[in-house]
Amino acid sequence: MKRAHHHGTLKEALVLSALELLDSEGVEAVTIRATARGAGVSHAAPVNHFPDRRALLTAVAIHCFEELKQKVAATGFENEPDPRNQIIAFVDAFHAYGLAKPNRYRFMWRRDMLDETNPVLTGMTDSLFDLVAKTIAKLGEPAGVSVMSRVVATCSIIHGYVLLRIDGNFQGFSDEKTGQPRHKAIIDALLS
Amino acid sequence: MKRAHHHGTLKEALVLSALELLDSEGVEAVTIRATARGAGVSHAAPVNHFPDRRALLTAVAIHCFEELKQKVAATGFENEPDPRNQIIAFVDAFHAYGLAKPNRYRFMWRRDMLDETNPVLTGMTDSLFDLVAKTIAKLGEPAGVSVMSRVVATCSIIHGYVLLRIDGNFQGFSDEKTGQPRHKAIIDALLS
DNA sequence: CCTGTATATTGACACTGTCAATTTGCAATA
DNA sequence: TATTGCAAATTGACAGTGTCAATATACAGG
Repeated sequence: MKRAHHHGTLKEALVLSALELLDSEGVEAVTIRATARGAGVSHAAPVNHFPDRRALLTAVAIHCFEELKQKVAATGFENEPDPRNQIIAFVDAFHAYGLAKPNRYRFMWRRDMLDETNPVLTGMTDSLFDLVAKTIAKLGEPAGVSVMSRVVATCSIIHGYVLLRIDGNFQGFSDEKTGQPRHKAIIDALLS
Repeated sequence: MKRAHHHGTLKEALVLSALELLDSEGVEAVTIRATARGAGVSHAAPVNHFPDRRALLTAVAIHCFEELKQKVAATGFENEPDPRNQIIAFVDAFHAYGLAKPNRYRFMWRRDMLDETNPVLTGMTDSLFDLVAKTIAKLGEPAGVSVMSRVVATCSIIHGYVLLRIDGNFQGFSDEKTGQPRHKAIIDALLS
């Protein structure tokens, strides 16, 4: 049964088409027209589901955050009793996702490209942040450094490390060539 | 004396025009044609100085890195004897530059938009990295964490913190509202 | 069966990067 | 000085983009 109109699941098909473009050619290639071509519809069909390119990209980012959240859960984060190991598992998931899908990871934090007023999107980033905050809080307050500062430091170091590593900024380092990441070492350095 | 052709200093004029567009409307607005308009020349004039948009953006990024490097030097980084205070001064310069010129800071690390083979550009990022590495090395090697991992951790935390703060990801925090940054606290947390 | 509404199509507009062909100005050389 | 050559800037064109308006289609509810 072919249906010339009323695709039925065009919204999901557009997100999948956009993800293909994102993975293969980067976010610049995710244009409305190219996404529509990939889904086999006309160049103006997406407007019914996404009012503009930003809305399309926001839907793609939400998809990516769902993936990443699932990857964090898959590490057994919940069952790990030691907060330090929890954080390391958290970075592990981020790092693995970033290396496996670099274009997705790079893109999903590009707030300048996304609709920051979208409650689903902000809800996902907030919940990820809260996960870190609650874990760090379990460590208690060490001398001279507030818990909140430690949370900020942890979020900064995770995001900065993964981004810099994806972009190849650490390629000149000896043990980076082996592909062996050093996120355990930098978390040890921070949460000694 | 008006010169219809042979502008003379068009290359510099184009970079300045591009910086204006970057500051006011973001990197997306830095198009070849808009930059040419700002410099008062025809839309194809820039091709003689920059073969494509990437080359123009790379020249803009080099300008920004020179600014940032100068800001680091202006903190009295060289004369500070304590390595920890040197790092804090370093973050101070980054943070101040990032808040003063958010679009420039966000843009200058966007390697996907720049010509990574440009030796001037890579030279500037390398020298900034070396500055951190040499400072951290002066701290000696603490128990369980290699110097190199500490360098990676420091670069990650600096870049991640400034980026997350520029993008307003820490706005919900109590002492962030005051505008008082916490980079001293996070560096203390890392280099305790 | 008819009508309304959501969905998709076609067509158009202004904008972009980039290329080719052309014109202009300056400088060095005969 | 005159000419020749080169660098710089011009105009014009092309395909591709986001976005809007007008149109056609298909399905659901009365």
